[in-house]
Amino acid sequence: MKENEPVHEGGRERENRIEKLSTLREAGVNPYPYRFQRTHGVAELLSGEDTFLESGAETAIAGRIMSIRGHGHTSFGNIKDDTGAIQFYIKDAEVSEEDWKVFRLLDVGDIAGLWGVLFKTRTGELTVKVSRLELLSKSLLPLPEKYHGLQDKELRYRRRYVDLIVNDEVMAVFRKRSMIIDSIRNYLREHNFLEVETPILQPLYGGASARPFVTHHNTLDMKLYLRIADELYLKRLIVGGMERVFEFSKDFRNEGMDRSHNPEFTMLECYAAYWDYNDMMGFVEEMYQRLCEEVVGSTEILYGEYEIDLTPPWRRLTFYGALEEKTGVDLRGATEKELEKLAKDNDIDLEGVAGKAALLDELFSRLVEPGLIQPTFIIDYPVELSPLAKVHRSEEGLVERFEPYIAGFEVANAFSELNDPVDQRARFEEQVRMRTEGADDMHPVDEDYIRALEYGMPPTGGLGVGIDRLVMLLTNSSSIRDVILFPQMRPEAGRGEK
RNA sequence: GCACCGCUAGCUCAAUUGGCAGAGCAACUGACUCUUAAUCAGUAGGUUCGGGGUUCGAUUCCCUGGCGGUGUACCA
Repeated sequence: MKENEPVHEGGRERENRIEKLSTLREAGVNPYPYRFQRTHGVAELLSGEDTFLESGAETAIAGRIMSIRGHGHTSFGNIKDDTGAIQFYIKDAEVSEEDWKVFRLLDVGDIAGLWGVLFKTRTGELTVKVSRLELLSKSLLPLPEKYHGLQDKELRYRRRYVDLIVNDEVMAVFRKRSMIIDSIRNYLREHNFLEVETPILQPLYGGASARPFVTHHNTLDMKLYLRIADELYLKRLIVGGMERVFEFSKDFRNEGMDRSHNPEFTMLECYAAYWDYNDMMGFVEEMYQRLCEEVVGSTEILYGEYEIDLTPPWRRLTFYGALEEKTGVDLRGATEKELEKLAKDNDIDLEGVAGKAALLDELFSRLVEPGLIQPTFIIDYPVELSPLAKVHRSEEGLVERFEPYIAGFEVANAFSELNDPVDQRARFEEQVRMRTEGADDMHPVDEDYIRALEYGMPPTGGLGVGIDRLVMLLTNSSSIRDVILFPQMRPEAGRGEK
């Protein structure tokens, strides 16, 4: 295919419809008019059935024609809007000659406006008896088959617009996604959190351990990174005196893609001055409880084969405690050698895993994570794994950090934020040292962030929640692509550049 | 990145051992005044993902490339 050649598909059917366009235009009908005055949404008609039947009032609805069943002088069909679908009935003798002509040129997939009164058919179905109609937008490409719909996953992701038209459950997932974000936003606002926006294009990336996307600013002639997290900016705001802040942040990580990773994804981060991680744990439990009640209607949810009960309080287990539960060994004093042996005994492949911290992390994700089905807070992580968390107030070598796990995956990450600028510098430098030893995704030192800390940051509790995974959990979706409207795809053949 | 599976009409899917590429829906023509996966009669629709090979003959077997799915690796 040549570049910039328009994509023509739909074959004969598309040509038929283009033919209909000119027939309509010749008859003085604009197939793409400018507006339509609706009186009701379909859902209003369905729920107000009795009133409409009694009053005989005329209504005007608009939407997409989903089916047409012709019977010579009459026709039945279905029309669907944002709120629902309803049957319509049209009879040649009851509309103008012009309208009947337009109707005969109507195809499934067209957008139309209908005027009419409601009645019930012999089989008891609420139906709009059309008195007038207007074509509002002619569609040229045919919709997928009415019974099986659109099944092909590739087409569903690439043409999400078609997926949304024909697969109602997809629409439902994304409505729920919106409700989830609303619910969280309301919860945070009620607790006096301020919603802010921080840079997506950053001269220095940080706040997480991941490889960034790199871009270039022409005028400034400098490298910029797409953010991998907004953490360091939000904490600068805490320094500035905004005591409670949050941001729904689109983050970007230049790494592999799979069922739970998309290169761009949504993370909620929030920070509260004068809180520690214990305060944040209670806050998270309450947030999830409320979210479930508002969105699912219950704190008991179904995810795949699991029945999950999110009623607080959730189980709390320390990082080392959880490992000890699985291995029978307290690993706090374990040497690298002992950890390696333990991994080998459990058939864990250690390729690419170097250092004590990485070993512990590997053991944890192999042995413990898969078993964390019911909501569980894992708390008190080794300091090496957490360069932005504050050291534990009583336990040597640990930080005050927690991660809630549900259905075997991590759904959030939180800590008592490190606000000691000297310690923070040391941790950054340690990360840089580890980077030179081979880990290529550790933090560069952010001097300005340390400077901010030197002005003084109050004790602060911070939280990050992966919104996409949360939506997966609450919509029982097995792939992140099913909760992102336009998931990342390779370009179709002949499009895009290398 | 690696492994396995898939790609056939607009959509959903068939095609026996390698032997004329098919069905349903959608479309088109006609019939039909309460149907609803409407029905009935007829018509048309194909680069079998691309390229190469084996063969008298390839949707089918082999090689290669593309895209997707699943798993795995990477990803606090």
